[in-house]
Amino acid sequence: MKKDVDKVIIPKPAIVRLSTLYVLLENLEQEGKTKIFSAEIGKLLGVPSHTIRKDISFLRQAGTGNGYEISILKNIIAEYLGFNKYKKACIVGMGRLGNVITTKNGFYSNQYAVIAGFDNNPEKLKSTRTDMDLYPMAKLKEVIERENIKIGIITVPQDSARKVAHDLIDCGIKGIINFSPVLIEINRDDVFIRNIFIAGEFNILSAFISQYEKNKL
Amino acid sequence: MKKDVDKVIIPKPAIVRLSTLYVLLENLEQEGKTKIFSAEIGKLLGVPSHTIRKDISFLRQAGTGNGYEISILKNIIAEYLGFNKYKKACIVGMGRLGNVITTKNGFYSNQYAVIAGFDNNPEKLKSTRTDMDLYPMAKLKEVIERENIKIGIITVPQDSARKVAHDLIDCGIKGIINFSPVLIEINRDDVFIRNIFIAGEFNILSAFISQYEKNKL
DNA sequence: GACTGTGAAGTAGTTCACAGCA
DNA sequence: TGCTGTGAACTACTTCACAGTC
Repeated sequence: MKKDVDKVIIPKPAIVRLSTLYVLLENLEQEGKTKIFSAEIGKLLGVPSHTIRKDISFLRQAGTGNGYEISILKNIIAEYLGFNKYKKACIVGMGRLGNVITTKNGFYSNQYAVIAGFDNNPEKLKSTRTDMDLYPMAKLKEVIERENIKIGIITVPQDSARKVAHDLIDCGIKGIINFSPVLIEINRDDVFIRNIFIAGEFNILSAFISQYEKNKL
Repeated sequence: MKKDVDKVIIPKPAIVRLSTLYVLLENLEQEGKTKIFSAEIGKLLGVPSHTIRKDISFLRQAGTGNGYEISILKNIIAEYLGFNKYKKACIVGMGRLGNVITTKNGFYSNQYAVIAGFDNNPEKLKSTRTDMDLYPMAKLKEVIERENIKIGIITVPQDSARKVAHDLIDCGIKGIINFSPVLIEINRDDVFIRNIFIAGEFNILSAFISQYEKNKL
């Protein structure tokens, strides 16, 4: 039933939903659930069921016509979206936020591992209690290349964020999660960045609420 | 030059971009910059210049034909998107993440204030060092209504996140920033939620990288 | 009978291209 | 001349509706 799929381009929003769905399925599986319907997924993701079915249909090999087997669906998504290729990540900036992100249970799903932390401050390298290896910034290139790390997390202060991002890219990093309150400009299409821009979130909510009030009238 | 604008519906992605642009303009203004061009904004936001011009044109009152005066543009965006209406926020869950978010400088722009923190654990209410007022969960409704808070942040563990979200909505909260690794289902169109779903971000990057590699071939 | 899968239709968002303004 | 502003053209995404499957 597997069809020729390699030329199908999945819309970016669909990729985002499927990536999230994957984590959802992981959680449900851990709770002991084995089967799920598109309507149920839709409710959990806050999206209509036909959107879910369409998203899954881009993968061209999921269905049995009667709900989805969670473990199978999970594997299809992981395989198709390439979740098993880039498991290792590193983090730059071992301040309080860096600490929380790398230790707080459940923040990154169990298929990813943040295996290396970097900081300029030798004090922080000593005082941080963690399972991962800690290095000074000077080791960035060496470690990233040796471990073949493709994903980097930025938790440094505002003024150095841009430089760190470009350093990471120079070292071969292809995906960045940026927590610093700075927008990072990237001029190449082979590097992807996700800005977790908390100040902006307040504004976005404020705007949505306000638009809603306005259009209601 | 102000035109009738109240019926124009701004696309959601444009609202998101403009909200982010606002924070960017705040930063640039602090650095002493007073004027900017659409091409420059585009570079900083990672978006083509015509998208920026189009976004700004939805506001129907920005331009002089020769770049933008930062302070004026800022005010127009803030006024049009209603940034000055909902300044107060509260946070539920005073664990480590809650602490980092409410104290780390620069995380929320200076027009918003997280004025109240809630937690179930009386220990945490005592031990947390912060400027905001701390309360037990039982005070949720009282405080939110008294202070007329419309935005809530969720930093509680996974298992209580959904309940907290619905409690917040029952108390009149209209916008939620959810940091817990749980997707929250909301069945009403007057409440907006932004999920900061870190585990999902890894998958999203992984998928983008992998799609890129695949399509390159 | 109840669900999925998916082309086709419809809608939303983006890009173009050029008129208008400083 | 070099920028913005914006309808119009285009593209991407979502929704529909129903045939196919278990």
